[in-house]
Amino acid sequence: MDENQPQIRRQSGCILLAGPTASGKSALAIAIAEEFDGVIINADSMQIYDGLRVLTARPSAGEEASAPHRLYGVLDPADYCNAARWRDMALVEIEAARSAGKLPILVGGTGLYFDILTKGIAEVPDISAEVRGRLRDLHKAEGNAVIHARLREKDPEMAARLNEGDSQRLLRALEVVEETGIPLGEWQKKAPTGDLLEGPRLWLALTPERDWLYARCDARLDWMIDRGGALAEVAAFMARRLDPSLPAMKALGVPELMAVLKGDMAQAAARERVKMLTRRYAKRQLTWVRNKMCEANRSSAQDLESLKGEFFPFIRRFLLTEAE
RNA sequence: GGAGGGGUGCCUGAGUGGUUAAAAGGGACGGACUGUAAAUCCGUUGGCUAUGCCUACGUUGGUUCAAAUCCAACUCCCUCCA
Repeated sequence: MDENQPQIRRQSGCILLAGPTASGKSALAIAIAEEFDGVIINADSMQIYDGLRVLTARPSAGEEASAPHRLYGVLDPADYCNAARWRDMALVEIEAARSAGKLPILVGGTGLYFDILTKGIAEVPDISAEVRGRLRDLHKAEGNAVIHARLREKDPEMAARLNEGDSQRLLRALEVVEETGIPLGEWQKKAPTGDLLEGPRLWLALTPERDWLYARCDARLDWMIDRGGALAEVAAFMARRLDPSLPAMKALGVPELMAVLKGDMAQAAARERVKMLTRRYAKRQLTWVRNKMCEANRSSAQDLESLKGEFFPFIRRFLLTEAE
């Protein structure tokens, strides 16, 4: 709308758009990209994988074509992403957008990814397959208590910090000490990367009203199954016989729809279960936004026009300030 | 019509006289979150003028110092036989 936008913008700023699933992030991101000459960069841990466009509610091919989209479906589901890997890819894309004179718009629902980009993460060396495999096997065979006990021996500080039921973090902490000989807590203190974004950023967060969001999640899931082709998508996905422990295999709805296809679960039951799981997920995202993104401009608007009306002025002001 | 089983907190469901506001699970809600994060966990869950009180286990009445637990009637549900 304002033809002067590209000229008045220095090329260091960036927009961070967060919010729960089904809150309308993707559509808003496209609107922002169109209005302010931006590049949309995915900050969602699942939409980064190829093969589950419908179930992960990734923007449609048409939507992705309507504005530059990066890091959507770029990884094979047999591969696995993690926060640091995403960060590396995201930084490349941000840099590329900036040097092209475009506004990077980070969009996604993965709170950890935003955190790592803006607050950093400890630079811990990669864990060897040997150590990782060994500890996973141990965990599988012996359970959390043994892992926790072992961690208490090698890294009492982390062991005290972590809950005994928290298998994922327990395993991570243990593999770090076993691999490097240095406790994870030490790494966190000694090797923080700090803010990686380097530049002004504008936080935008969608915090829709709960009932509305839940109803939208429910309707979307029904749409995915009835009209979106989610079952066919999962059938194709299932044919690859991927390791169930891969992240992509844990996308909401994948285990349940696979069970339906195998005849192990009634479709109606799967539908209800995935809806419930999705609502919980949305709740966790809302918690993250509420409590960790204090600096964000928030909106509970329910439609694109209202969101634009609320956020566009912020963005304009942000870009103008930045130009000074 | 006959025989039997059963009605417990948002739901499922344990509990057969006292330490039961009532096990357990589910759901819901709240929270955490530094390399699988759509993951992985943690907490709360009858009400209050709160170290105590009130209300609660289908309804009403009874037995008892004391009942979700025993008795009676009523009511509703389920199974089987007609």
